[in-house]
Amino acid sequence: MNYSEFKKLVNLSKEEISGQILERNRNSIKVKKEKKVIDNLIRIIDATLAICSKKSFQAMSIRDLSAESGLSRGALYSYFTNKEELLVLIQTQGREIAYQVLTDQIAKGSDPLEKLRLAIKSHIYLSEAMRNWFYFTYIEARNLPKDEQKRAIESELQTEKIFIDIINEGVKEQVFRDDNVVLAAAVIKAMLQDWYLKRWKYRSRKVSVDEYADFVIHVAESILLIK
Amino acid sequence: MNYSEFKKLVNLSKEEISGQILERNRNSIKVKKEKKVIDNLIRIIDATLAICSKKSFQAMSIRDLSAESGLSRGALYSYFTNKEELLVLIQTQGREIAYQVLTDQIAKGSDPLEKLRLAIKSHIYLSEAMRNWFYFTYIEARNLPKDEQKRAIESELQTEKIFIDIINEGVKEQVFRDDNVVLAAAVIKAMLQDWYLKRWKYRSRKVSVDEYADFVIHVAESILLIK
DNA sequence: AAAAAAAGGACGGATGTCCGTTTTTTTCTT
DNA sequence: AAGAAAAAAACGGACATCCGTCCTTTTTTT
Repeated sequence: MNYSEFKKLVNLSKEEISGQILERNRNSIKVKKEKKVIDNLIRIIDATLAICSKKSFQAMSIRDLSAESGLSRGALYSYFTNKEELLVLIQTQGREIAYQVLTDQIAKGSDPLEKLRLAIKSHIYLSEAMRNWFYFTYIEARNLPKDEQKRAIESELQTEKIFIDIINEGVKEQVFRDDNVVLAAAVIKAMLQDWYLKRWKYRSRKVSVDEYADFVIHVAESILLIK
Repeated sequence: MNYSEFKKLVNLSKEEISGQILERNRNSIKVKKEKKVIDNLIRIIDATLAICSKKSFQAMSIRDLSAESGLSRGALYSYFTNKEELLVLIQTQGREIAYQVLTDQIAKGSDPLEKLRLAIKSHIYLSEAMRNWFYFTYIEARNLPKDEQKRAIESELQTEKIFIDIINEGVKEQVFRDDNVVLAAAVIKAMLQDWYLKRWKYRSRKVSVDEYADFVIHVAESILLIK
């Protein structure tokens, strides 16, 4: 699997994503017609991610968002009850998508090594396809309210657990070394994150997403595979 | 070298750091007595980093800073001309310290492998000793004014270049593999950053700084060393 | 007593949010 | 099918609050 195959494989329509958001937030969304809600959620989220790729969520005013999305301030407040809720809404959905896609893809692997490769590739490819979303989810997590911060942390650990489980499975089957599994998973995760946190760097160096994914797999195998 | 040896070796007194800041910002600091300036700069920076480990710099008001530092709002403005300058001041100094310590330590190594180990250890140990500072420098870089953002990017590339140079030296001496040097340096850097970006994770798992540094060295050697 | 430093009131501007009004869409009636 | 009535959605002015910064006054130090 390479990136262009991944994109065809994983169908991430904006309508579908906003549909999920609507389901999760029916009670705080005051507009009734589904089509209208989904259209406007797409505009709102696109606008938020666009603005927040340049400045922080806190620095983005509702007036900024109104200008970028083309909805009035009053209209915006029909889709969330306050600014913080908008942050929570996008973050929650971002984590959900990442988890869904990751577990879906891994399920296709039949042995630990294949699963590991799938996990690495699909995480990097997904963060490439949704770079603004991933960046936002990472960088704005600290501005979440306390209880939502806890959820973000749990999600991070959950993702890491996916890698830990794959590695442990490989240890049991004697394809991977039984050597600091938890740290191995942690540094793999760190490498995955670097792709969307430092995209400017890789882009300016003309490192393609496929090249990066292959390299991370190479590193992971160097640590894990029994010689 | 382990962490406690590093701390004795590298003498990072707050007075010294604030002294350097004073030198760099003599024209914008209105207070004349050096001792007073240094004392208060320490209080201001300590307070800023403490507050910003909990919320963003933008979310920190001058009133917050006043309360935490014990200086009045008016007094604060004797040490910087505006809030943004305070951000720039801390960031600049943070990058400076990191670069100084890193190059100082590396110079002690006599061969590429030793230099690589020294570079990894000193970066991780330094980020451990100054975790709030490193976290702040990383996370608030995006809120810098445009030209200072450029400086931050240059600094990041410069640090990475240190690793690239070490690896290239090793390639020439045929101790390291000649295989994607730039990406190797990039992922090493990503692992270094994870230590201060995700300290809560490593702490809760009781991973010590020495253990983490050794593991990163182990990974780096797995990628680089000729078998 | 003079100089230096700190204090904190005041001000203009920006922000999140509310809510009465206007516009658009849908439904109903003829 | 057309137009009126009702419902839904969007609008944007207004308000209270908070913030950065300035500047005069007070306190501390020399």
